[in-house]
Amino acid sequence: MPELPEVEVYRKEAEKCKNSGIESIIVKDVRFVKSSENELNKNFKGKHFEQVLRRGKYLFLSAEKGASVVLHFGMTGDLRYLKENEKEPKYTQCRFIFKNKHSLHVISKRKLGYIEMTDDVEGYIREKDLATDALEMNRNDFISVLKSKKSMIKTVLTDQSIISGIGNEYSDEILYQAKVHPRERTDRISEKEMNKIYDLMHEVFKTANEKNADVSKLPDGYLLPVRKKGNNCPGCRGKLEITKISGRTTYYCPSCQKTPDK
DNA sequence: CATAATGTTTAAGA
DNA sequence: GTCTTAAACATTAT
Repeated sequence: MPELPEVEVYRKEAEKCKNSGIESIIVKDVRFVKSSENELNKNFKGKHFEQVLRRGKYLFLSAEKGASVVLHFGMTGDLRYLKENEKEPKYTQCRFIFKNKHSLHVISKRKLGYIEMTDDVEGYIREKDLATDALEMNRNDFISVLKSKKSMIKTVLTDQSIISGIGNEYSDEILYQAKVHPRERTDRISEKEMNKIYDLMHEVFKTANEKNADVSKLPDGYLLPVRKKGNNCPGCRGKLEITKISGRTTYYCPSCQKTPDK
């Protein structure tokens, strides 16, 4: 699930543990947690997280003057701040226990994400080549970066080194709303359409954030609530098409989203 | 049982 | 250097 709106929900969850003393850290699966349990305890025990930052699909929890925890969620991830009496979720991979006996559970079913540490969040972001967050990017930068590319629009939107936060599902939604075919090459998209995509990127994420990333609560006319095999376009009621773009399953409406001619 | 699934990285070829 | 495709990672759900 984790794309920008889901990670934004995790950010809010992490905010709850801010300023509470860290008592200990338990690593459940060393393949998911790249830093050792010892190392984590050495760096964070006795401290507290004073800043939580989301950048695209990444989350950074920073302790007072020192190290930060990096959370990346992969395809299946979750973050929950639970009370002492609440039972541990099934796929908790790492657990931060606080003085108030609450725990922050980093959950991952498929373990495609990871937890690690960094002393320098800005440097980490540079190393990972993480672009500006989709909600932070200004219009001019967006337009000029699209103009500098020639690949399919969906591929560009989901490239985290170009814009960060957009994943497979939300790129489908943004392009569906903008009525642009996901396979359209960026060098064939007019500036007017680029502006429309920019506006919808904000609109869609703003709406999804208001609904706390609950896809079923998105307004009528959205693609994501019906993004399933055999369903129809909420607009024209025609059948949705499914295809693969950069190896990712893509849903679109062949009649509402203009087909690029080959 | 085979297949696909929200993400990223890496390799290889055009 | 740019772009595309495929495969790999680990595990669950259908």
